[in-house]
Amino acid sequence: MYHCIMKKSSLYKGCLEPILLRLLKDNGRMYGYQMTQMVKEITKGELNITEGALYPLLHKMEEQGIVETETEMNGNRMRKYYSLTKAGKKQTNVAMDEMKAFMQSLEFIVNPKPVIG
Amino acid sequence: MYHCIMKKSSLYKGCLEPILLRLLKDNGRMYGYQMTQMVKEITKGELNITEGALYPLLHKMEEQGIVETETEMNGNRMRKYYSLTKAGKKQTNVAMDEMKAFMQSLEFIVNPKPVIG
DNA sequence: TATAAATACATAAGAAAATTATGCATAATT
DNA sequence: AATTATGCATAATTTTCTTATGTATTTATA
Repeated sequence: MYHCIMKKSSLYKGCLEPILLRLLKDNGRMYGYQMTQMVKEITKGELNITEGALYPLLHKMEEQGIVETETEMNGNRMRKYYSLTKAGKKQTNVAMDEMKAFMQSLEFIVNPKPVIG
Repeated sequence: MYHCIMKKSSLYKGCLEPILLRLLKDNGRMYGYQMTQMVKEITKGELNITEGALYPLLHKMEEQGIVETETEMNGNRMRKYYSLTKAGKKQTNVAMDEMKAFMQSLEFIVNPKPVIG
């Protein structure tokens, strides 16, 4: 019997860009497929980034100057490597602050501190 | 100078329903406006639920039998109270498990444990 | 006391951000 | 030989918000 807690994978709607920024900040230079695999691994299969969400977002981020790309050949197969630009690094810091605030807010709601008194 | 960390409030896309479920689980019976105020308070102004998101979602949840309503008059002003149905309570448990898994996944990504070795 | 802000609901139009489906191609596995 | 994994891309659709608008009562403020 296959077990998967998160059927509703849409919880991370809106968090994808900060997730990618974080990956790139930590790992320096990554290609798209690699990002999906790393997220799957880190989250033990919980978060599965779909290609239809990933690639258009990466393209948008490139247009906006947040990331820059280098295409390399791995044997006969192409890999398009993404890395943060200077502006992208700045924005990553902002995004991480936002994420932390957001996660704390979720924490407050999902695990409310009982009022003692 | 006004200070607000989370300019990008769209981070919680997809998390609104579980948030409402949690509120109703904890507080038993609430009306819409009350939910917005409570979330604002709990999150110290971080999460501001818009009415355009809230009311249609509540209506959908009622249609789906997750919540049921009672309308009461407070003076001359109407309040529509929402509470979890039996099915709603079941679903809340599922949603909370999903939320916890999701939050842990975010934690793994945003605060990765350094590999020691 | 007039005006604004807060309380309380509702809905429509539009935007944002996913999912799902499809397509192409190579490499590895069964 | 056929399937799965790797690796990219995009179009159509759906989900889920934001923004704007509308109505109405109560409270606070200038």
